[in-house]
Amino acid sequence: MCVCAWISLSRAVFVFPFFISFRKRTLSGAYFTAGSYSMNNSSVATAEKKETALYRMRHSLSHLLAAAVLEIRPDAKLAFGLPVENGFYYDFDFGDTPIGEADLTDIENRMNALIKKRIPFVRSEMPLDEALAHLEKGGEVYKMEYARELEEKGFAENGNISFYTMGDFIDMCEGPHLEHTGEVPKKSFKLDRISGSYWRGDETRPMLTRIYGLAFESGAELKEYLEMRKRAMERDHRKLGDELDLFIQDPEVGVGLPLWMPNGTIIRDELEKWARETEFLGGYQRVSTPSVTRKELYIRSGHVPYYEDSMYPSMPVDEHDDYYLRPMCCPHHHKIYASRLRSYRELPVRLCEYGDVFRYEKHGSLSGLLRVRAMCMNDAHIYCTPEQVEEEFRAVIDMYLMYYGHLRMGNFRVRLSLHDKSSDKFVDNYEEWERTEAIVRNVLDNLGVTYEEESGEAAFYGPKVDIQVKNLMGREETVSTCQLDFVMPERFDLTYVDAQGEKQRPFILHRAPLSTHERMISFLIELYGGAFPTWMAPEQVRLVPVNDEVMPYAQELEEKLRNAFVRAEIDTSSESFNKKIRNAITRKIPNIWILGKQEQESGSVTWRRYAVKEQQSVSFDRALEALETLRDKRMMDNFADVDLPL
RNA sequence: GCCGGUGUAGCUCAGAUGGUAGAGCAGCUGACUUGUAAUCAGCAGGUCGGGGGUUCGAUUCCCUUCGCCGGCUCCA
Repeated sequence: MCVCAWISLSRAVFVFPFFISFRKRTLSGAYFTAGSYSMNNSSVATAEKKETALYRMRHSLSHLLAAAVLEIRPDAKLAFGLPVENGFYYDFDFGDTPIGEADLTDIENRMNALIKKRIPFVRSEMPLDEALAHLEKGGEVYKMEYARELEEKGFAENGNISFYTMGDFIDMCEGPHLEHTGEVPKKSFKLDRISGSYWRGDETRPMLTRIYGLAFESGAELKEYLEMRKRAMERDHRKLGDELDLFIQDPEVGVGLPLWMPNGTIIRDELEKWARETEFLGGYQRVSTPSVTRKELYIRSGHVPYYEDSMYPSMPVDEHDDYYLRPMCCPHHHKIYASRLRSYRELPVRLCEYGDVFRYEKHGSLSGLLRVRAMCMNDAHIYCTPEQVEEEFRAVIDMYLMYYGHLRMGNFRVRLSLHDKSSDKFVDNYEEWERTEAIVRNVLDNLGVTYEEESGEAAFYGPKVDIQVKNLMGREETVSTCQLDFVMPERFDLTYVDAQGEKQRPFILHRAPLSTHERMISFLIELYGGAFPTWMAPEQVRLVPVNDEVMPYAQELEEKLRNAFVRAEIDTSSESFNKKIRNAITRKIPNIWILGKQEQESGSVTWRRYAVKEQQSVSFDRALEALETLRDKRMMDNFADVDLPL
């Protein structure tokens, strides 16, 4: 089976030629993005950016914000204020009297007044006890906590804590800052929104009020960013999902439980079909397993207790049995593997399933299709020998890159997600963590993939490689994941018999390259702006007759298309011709075939694509053939650089 | 779950400092039969998210609850 898989994978390369060129780009370490900006304003700027002028300006603006806030709310306590990707923020504790968005204009005006005064930023240092005394005088409990921590961890410079003074405002801060407030360019910043934020990001600590501001090097750039953000809203998958009848959500069904409309279901089906073919070529075997399962299984797997918080509460079925909606398919697949004795000769065993899974996400984190409570996952588990792990992992990553390349999802980064010793979210087995993390790191290094390591991001049962994608709003989510599991083989007593007749433990890879339908399609909708390639499009061809005279011709073609399994519709409305064209375009249908007297007489169609302006007249037979090629080769004809295969 | 915002016809939005609401698009009907992004006319659509309170009277004020949006936490 192993040899067979090799052949299959090289065939996969042949079938999807884009794979090779994409791989090269990735191997060179390029991190290419679709847009010039990301809209994320939550991630903290990295260390190497600290020296830039923009960083200093944003950092100084956060001080200006704090100073202005203290003018109207002298009792507010300061927490952290930092530069972020598109601006800055500052966290405050306003006690029992919250601040609202109506206050932002006032604060912004006060900041501008401070800017006009060209107040210098002056750095000073104090020993810890002096610093604490100073902070205590101002009631700055958060800063005091942090000052003590800096001292304990030895981060205080020469045992001193640094402060920056700007006029009457003094803040414990490591800098760097502008020389003076006047260096902030005119109209280059804007207070954006207010949100909550836990102190130190810990939900057991106080909820603070965070004020976000946008800031750029010039007023023009700020304006450009705001316009870009407005344009991006037009591509929001929730808006397009509604307009294109892809999916709905209904409070009576339940939040986070999307209902896929006929159009959206076609997109799911097409992805699923592609996955089936790819997995067949990759030597996978399909299985089907149930969505509800006894608690016992999840105790064995460790989902209870490690994952219980993210699961729907259990259902008591009778006095002895509790059932759960499954949050993952893995335990079921493990049971299939364990159902009989396995020989090393049949490894790797690759079991795949597009499986429905259910996770009880916190209400506030739900968002369109991006974060839901019921989802369908492109799941699979690969059971292999230790010797096969690297090769299998490599094949999985290759499959990811093929999918991403083909779908033109370029805006991603690879994250090596490691455990965190200080957290109880992970299975306690230091040696195995070290060992498996080294294996995964090695695979990535050998592939030449550029990646970033992050601890505390692993699955509870092992390290993983995640593909992180940012959506339009700059929200980054894990789309695909590949996990190396050293825990479940033990828990499920999974074995295989080796060449010596000895029982051995296999490794398990968990992988989901196409993510869940929900998350993957939410990204695709936004990436394509709702304009899908012919192979995925709910309606592949819109037949537009110029007048009723050609309706019989249109009906003849529609029937031929239907018999060729093409999703085509005739526009039979009594609208004007212009309106029919417009309707087809606003529905983002990839192909419009115009039928008039000329076309009828010559047995042809005039082909107008969504992606390109130029149109051409071709015989129906040729057009159908080209359409089938578009479909069967899954060509990305929603991009203008893809020509019709005529 | 927490913080801030928001909720008027299927969609996008008007509106009145408390006297039960309008437009465009979509829908339906009719006329028009059109060659590349909106033909014309008519009709129909809402107990102004739900519940409670204040009031002679609430969509408008207050409370509460639900949904949605942006964050935080969490995560595919």
